[in-house]
Amino acid sequence: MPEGHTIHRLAKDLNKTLKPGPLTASSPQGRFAEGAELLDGRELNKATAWGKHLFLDIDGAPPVHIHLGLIGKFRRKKLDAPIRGAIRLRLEGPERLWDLTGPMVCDVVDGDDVDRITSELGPDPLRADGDPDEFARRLGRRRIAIAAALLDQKVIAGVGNVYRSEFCFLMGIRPDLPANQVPHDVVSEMWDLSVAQLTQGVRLNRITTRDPAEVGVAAGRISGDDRLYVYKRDGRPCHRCGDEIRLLEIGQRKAWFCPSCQT
DNA sequence: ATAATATGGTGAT
DNA sequence: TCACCCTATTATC
Repeated sequence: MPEGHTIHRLAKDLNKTLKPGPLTASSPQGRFAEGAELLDGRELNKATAWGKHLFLDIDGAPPVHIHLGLIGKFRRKKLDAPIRGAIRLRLEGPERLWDLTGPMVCDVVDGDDVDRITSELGPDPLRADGDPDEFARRLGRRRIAIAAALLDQKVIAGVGNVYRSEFCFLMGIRPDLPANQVPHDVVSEMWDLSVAQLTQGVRLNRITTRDPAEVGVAAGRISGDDRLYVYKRDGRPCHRCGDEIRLLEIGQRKAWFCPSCQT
């Protein structure tokens, strides 16, 4: 489930449920045992998200860098939840605990590492310092397909495979259009779109790109196949025009689009 | 029981 | 371009 919205929502929820008070940290699976030991009994200062990266600032301990990758999950559970599955890190707070499974990265790092990792990222539409002009500059330099550029975390941090197809649909451009040929006004709108969409993603804790008014329901009440316009909908009719959604392979990942709505 | 898949990313070839 | 890493869930035999 992890695109940028997931990580920013996680940071918020961790800050809300793991403070105040000392944490109990453990690595039931064992692969983060040494790291967990450094965190155990200490207090969370702040969890922070940068794109798809999550950093834990824990008082008196080195920074923890977490990246969920494709399959990682950080699940909130009740305090009496049994140990099930390969739990890399369990953090127990005053009222809730969190179990981390399958992360691509879960490491103890240092401040320089944090700076290096974050400085290599493009602007993050969910951060106050996310700069639309920087996005336009980085996008305009690329000749690769726009859908490939949107996945590049140096171009824009936090966008993943669902958002990239949905953004191209919403902007009415084909995913294989070279990034440097995207008109300036579209680039500018695309940034605003990413801010609005990822912000909504954080609020709903899931990706819902469709306009509820178009579906005919109240905001946040969209369900099932109605949430997205094109993602994973190849062979099915476009929600807007009824034409058949198509599938392309762009940048070693699948990208979906409507041949009529995106020209 | 085994395979395929998943909203991600790296490093070798 | 490919192999690979991490894990859970669903699909197929």
